[in-house]
Amino acid sequence: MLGDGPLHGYELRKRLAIVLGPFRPLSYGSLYPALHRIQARGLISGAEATAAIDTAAPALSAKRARVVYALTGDGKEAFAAWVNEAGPDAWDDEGFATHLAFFSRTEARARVRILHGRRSRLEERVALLRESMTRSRERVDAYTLQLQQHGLEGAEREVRWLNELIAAEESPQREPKTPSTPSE
Amino acid sequence: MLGDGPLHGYELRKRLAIVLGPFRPLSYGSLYPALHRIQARGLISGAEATAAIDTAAPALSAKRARVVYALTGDGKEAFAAWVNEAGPDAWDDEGFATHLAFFSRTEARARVRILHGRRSRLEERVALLRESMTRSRERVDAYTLQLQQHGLEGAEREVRWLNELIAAEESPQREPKTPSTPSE
DNA sequence: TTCGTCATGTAATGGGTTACATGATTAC
DNA sequence: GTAATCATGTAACCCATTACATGACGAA
Repeated sequence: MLGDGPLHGYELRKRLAIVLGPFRPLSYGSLYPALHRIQARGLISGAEATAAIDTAAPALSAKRARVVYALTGDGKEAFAAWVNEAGPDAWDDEGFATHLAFFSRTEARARVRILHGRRSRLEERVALLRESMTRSRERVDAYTLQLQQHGLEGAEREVRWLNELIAAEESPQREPKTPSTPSE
Repeated sequence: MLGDGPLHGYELRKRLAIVLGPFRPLSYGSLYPALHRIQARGLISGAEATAAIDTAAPALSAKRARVVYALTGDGKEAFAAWVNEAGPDAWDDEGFATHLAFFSRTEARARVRILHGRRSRLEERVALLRESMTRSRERVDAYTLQLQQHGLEGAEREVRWLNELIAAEESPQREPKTPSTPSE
C-alpha cells in the first residue's frame, strides 16, 4: 500500500480494513510493532510530520505528531521480489490470499503460475479429503460427516473459481470480469 | 472423545486427526500440555498403564508406559454443560465448528438454537460484506473485488447449508441426510 | 462538558508450531 | 539391520489480541 504513496499508521490501518473486510481489522498492537520492525530492516522510512493538513486550511494546528512511512528503494525491490515469487509458499491458504490481494502489482507471468499452483494444490486436497472421508465414513457421526462434506464442497467451489480466474487471465483481452451484484 | 471411553494421548490424537481432517492435525506440543492442564483442573484423570495389550496376546511385553486419560464426574458435567451452551460464543466461526463437531452429544434444543444463531450471525455478515463492498467498489482493484466476492459467496453458501441442517433438524423423522458421494 | 475520533505506543497474555530428546517395538 | 511407528514430553519461538496509557481536537 505504501507503494501508492506515504501513509501514517492510523490511515494505513483504515485502508487495510477495507481490503481485509470488516473482520480481522488488524489491531494496533500488531500494526505499530510491525512497522517498527520493517523500518529496522530498512524497507520503509518513517518521518515525523507535525502535519498542518494538506488542505489550505487553518494552519499551525500542531496536532499529534504523525509518523509518515514511505517505501525506500530497498523496500520497493523487496516488494516486487516478493509479489512475483511464484513458489509453493504462494499456494497455501495464507500465502495465496496475500498474493492475490496484490495481484494488480504482480507480473502476468507470476499471476498465471500462482493460480495454476493454487489449483493443483486444491485438487490434491480435494482428493485427500475425499479419500479420508470414505475411509472414515463408518466411524464418524452424521454431523461430523456434514462438516467434512461442507469443507470438501468449499474446496471444490474454490477450484471452479480459480478456473474462471485462469480463463480470464489467459484470454488477454479481459480483466477478470467484475462480478455484478450477486443474485442470491 | 473421552466420553466414549478412556484413551491415551497418542491414540486421542489419531482420532482427532480423523475429525479435523488431514490438515491441522494438532501437534503433540499442544496436545500433551493441554491434557496436563485439563487434568490439573480435575476434568480428566490420568493413569499410567504399562499396557499388556488388550488382545490375549504375547503378554508382558512392557512397552512404553502409556498415560490413559478418562473423564471424571466433573469432566462429564463440564462437557455436557459446554456442549449445550447455546450462547453467542456458539455462533462465531470457531465456536460453531467446535459445537457442530459434538452435535451428536448435544441436546436437540441446543442444536436448533445454535443453528439459528449461526444463521442470523451469517446473515448479518453477508449484509455487512455487501454494504462494505458497494461502498469501496471504486477504490479497490478487480482482484481484491474478486477476493471479497468469493468470500461473500462463501458466506451465502453456508447460509444455504444451514437451512438444510435446520430443515433436517425440524422434521423429526430424519437425521441430516448423509450426503452421497459428491457429483462434481 | 463530554463523547467520538485522531494518533501512537507498550505490556501482559495466550496459544500454537517446530525442533529437540528419548526409547521401545515391529515390519521388511 | 534399519526404517517406521508407538509414545511422551520440553523448550524456543513466533505472533496476534486485549488492555492499558496518553493526549489533542471537534462536535453536541
